[in-house]
Amino acid sequence: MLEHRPPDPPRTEEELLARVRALAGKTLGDIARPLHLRVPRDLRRDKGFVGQTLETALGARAGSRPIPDFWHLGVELKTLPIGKDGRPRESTYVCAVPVDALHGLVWETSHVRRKLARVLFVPVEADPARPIADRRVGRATLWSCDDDPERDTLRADWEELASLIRQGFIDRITAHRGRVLQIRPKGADAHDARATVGEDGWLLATQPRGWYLRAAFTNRVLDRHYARPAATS
DNA sequence: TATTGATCATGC
DNA sequence: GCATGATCAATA
Repeated sequence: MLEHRPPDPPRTEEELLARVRALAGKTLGDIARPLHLRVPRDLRRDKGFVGQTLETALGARAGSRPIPDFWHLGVELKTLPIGKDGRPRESTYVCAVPVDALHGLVWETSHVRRKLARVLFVPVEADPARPIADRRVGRATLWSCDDDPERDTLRADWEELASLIRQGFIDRITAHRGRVLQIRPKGADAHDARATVGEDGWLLATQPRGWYLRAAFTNRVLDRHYARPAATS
């Protein structure tokens, strides 16, 4: 291959899908090498390595900006770490919970629904026993939350959690709530703090939180995809 | 052992 | 400081 620099962003959805199909079966080492990306020994200090490598390989340019990875296509890229059992090992971060700016939001206009409008899920082997460079990329699926059979559950979870936050109960929310969508801490550490409005209406400090899709849910997304006839080849 | 809560690196 | 990319590691 003469590819020694990151590709330009894909111009069309078809181009993006063709690129991601071409990655299926390759290892992270195969993908990182021509991009001159060093593969870390473990992910403890490089937790974003897999996602960032796939972004680069596919031509995403969003970086850490709050826009979709493929802005012009309206597509968000998410890698799914797949265990030996073939199921996602981890939940999937969606976006930050606007702990102090949820007023006036409904599901239709929520950040969660917008972020999940079109997601390209790319499964990647994540057996801890396998060296990172040897982990293979699987077949991707382009998914839309509005088309998912569990979309009503997604909405119901969002509405329940958003309602609790509006009522000032954010500090009473744990990751146990929500059947498919949950809220968990998402910050530098447990001492990270942001302002919010408490039960009594006063400002108080709380941990920053994020919306996450449960691993059991993304597992069902993959199941449904692979149960279908193969996409046009 | 599945899940929750904590944590890490980087860019702007 | 906040958003991006997530996985780690203690706990239930």
